[in-house]
Amino acid sequence: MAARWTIGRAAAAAGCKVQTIRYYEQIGLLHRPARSEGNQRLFAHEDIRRLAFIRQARALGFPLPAIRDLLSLGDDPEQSCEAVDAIARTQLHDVEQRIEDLQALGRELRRMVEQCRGGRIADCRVIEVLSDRAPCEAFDPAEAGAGSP
Amino acid sequence: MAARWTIGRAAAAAGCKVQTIRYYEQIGLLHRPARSEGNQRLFAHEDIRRLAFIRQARALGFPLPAIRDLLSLGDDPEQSCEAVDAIARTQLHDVEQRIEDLQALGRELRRMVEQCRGGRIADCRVIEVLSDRAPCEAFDPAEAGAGSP
DNA sequence: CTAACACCTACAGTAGCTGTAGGTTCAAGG
DNA sequence: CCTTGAACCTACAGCTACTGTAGGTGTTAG
Repeated sequence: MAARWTIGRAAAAAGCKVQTIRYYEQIGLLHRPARSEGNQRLFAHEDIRRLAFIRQARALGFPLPAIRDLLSLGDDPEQSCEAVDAIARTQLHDVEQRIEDLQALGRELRRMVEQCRGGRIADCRVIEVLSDRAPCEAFDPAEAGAGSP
Repeated sequence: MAARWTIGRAAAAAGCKVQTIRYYEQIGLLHRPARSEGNQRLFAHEDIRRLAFIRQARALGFPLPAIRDLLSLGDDPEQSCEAVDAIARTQLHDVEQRIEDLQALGRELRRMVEQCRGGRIADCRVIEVLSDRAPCEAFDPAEAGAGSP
């Protein structure tokens, strides 16, 4: 007996919204499932597995185009997994880059809030830091953007 | 003599696109600047300072609503900077949280790619990890989502 | 049989820009 | 003075990955 899932149960199992599933179908990540007589979607195990794969990959931050690639690679189990590996490494690299960027940001922010001594806004280090390097002092409007290439 | 900046020079000085400036004006972050006879925007120093403030804050990851608050607080230099401090601390907290999330992600991804030995896709750890925990095995569609609250 | 709920389509909105189309203004060179 | 090309103008569509809403239909428990 081939069990069939309604979209609501599929969403509950996958931990996402009903609309998200319809969206995945719309953009072609999920195949169009069977329909009931009353036109409601009926998902098979295979659809649910595919959905779970997508959600796992999303939870690891993979963008949808990468997931699309992973899915089509997964359909070809005898191929080399080099391409799969490359996608995963790209994702890892992206994540590491974003961590570095955020850490630099965090350092700046921490410096800012640590220097705040809670006085008037006129003396606030936070506002001061953000106001720093206003380009009015650095550029003359008459020549800005006309520098040597 | 009050120097006036065209939008292109303002964008070059602030390190953003011309459209971004128009967008900030449209959503009310920047005041509507003066116009030339030919209807082109002419920015004063004050506008440029405000734009630079916004860009600095954006570079530190502050969301636009927070920047809006910072700007209106900055207009009132005698007030306590408590509110400013709170916004900055919230932003710092957000950044730290995102770093933690990404680090957890990064650990998972690293485990995944390190286990890949470059064979066939059928044996690929990456695909395997992503395929894990398909809810078909955990749930029966007849009762999924009908668990106790 | 009916009430409540799940489902359907279609579309608008989120954040923060960015790109495009189709037209006007400006500054410099001839 | 005239032309050329860059820079400007408005208005709107598009990006990611969903999420929410309106207005209607299907399903199921009591």
